[in-house]
Amino acid sequence: MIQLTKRTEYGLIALVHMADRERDYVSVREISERYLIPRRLLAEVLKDLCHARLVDSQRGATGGYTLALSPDRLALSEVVAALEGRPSLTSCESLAPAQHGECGLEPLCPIRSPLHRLREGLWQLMQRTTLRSLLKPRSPLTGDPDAEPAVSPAVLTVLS
Amino acid sequence: MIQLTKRTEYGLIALVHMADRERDYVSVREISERYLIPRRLLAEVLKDLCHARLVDSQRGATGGYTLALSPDRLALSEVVAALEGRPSLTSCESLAPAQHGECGLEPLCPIRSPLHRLREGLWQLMQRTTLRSLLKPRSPLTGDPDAEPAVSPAVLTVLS
DNA sequence: GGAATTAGCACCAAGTTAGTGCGCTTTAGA
DNA sequence: TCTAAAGCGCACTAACTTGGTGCTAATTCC
Repeated sequence: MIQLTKRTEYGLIALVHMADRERDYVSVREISERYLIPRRLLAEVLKDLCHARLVDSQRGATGGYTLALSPDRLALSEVVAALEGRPSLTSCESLAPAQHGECGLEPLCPIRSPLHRLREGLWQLMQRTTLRSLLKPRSPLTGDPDAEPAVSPAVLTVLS
Repeated sequence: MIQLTKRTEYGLIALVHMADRERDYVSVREISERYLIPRRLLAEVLKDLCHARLVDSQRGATGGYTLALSPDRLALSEVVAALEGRPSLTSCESLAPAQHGECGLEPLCPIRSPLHRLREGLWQLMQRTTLRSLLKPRSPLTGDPDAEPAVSPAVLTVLS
């Protein structure tokens, strides 16, 4: 299936919210109540993002989480990688980490290499989608909302 | 998760094989034995592709399946749509088919619209990936294997 | 008629994901 | 110093999705 998990969705919502709150430490409770996200699940997600060094945590009474990187430097690909692993598109890739360079269906899995390229394209899409571009229309930080497209066209030429 | 299903993988392999066999009707058995794919499952897949009008079927003793379209006209997106539905990326999209234009998390699902754009980008990628480009290196039909890139860069500018 | 094929449907098993329980540690503030 | 609020960590359950199978037609060639 080609779909982000709930965990990733929740993580992105939380990251956008944290970006709005600038450098404050914001609690899991605040986010979960605001967006009606199960609190314990969101806590797991933010913990993982913390392990991946995308957010910083502060324990204790007034603790919470805050962005570890500027929204300009935080790519969607990093969030996805942290919360669901780097996508593999085909199953053989995830099982056979480039041994012969072939999957179980010996010399003739005819779709492998072009699909690999497609995956790379998707990955580039995600690498070029920054947290900044996710919050563009509403962020007080952005002077010109339309100055920066969510995905830069130029990069995608690597696909060819 | 961002990954094609086995069904889609099997379907693509079968389509590539059928492209090689030109206009012959090729049986499920032949493909399943050649690529070691479970026969009954492949049969289900090809049945679905037939319903989607991507292949034609012939019943009876010497029956089988054959491509209904030229490999140049058969896009990866159609295969994916037929076998696993058009991808939605976020869960709310698949549940709320554009009513208010909002998901359950009322006015403030902050990630919806930019992610929507990303999905469109992915979809364009798949629309531009033809069956022809999947069989390029081995197809006897293609004079110049490198003449046509798997994904045309130009199209992707629509993303911006 | 018999063998090989697609068609259709229901079903099962395994894996993944969403979500929860529970107890611990850390910290600010009364 | 106590307490409440927060993060930390792990295990666990329930629901859903996916991969795969069984069985029984209907069709067509020899």
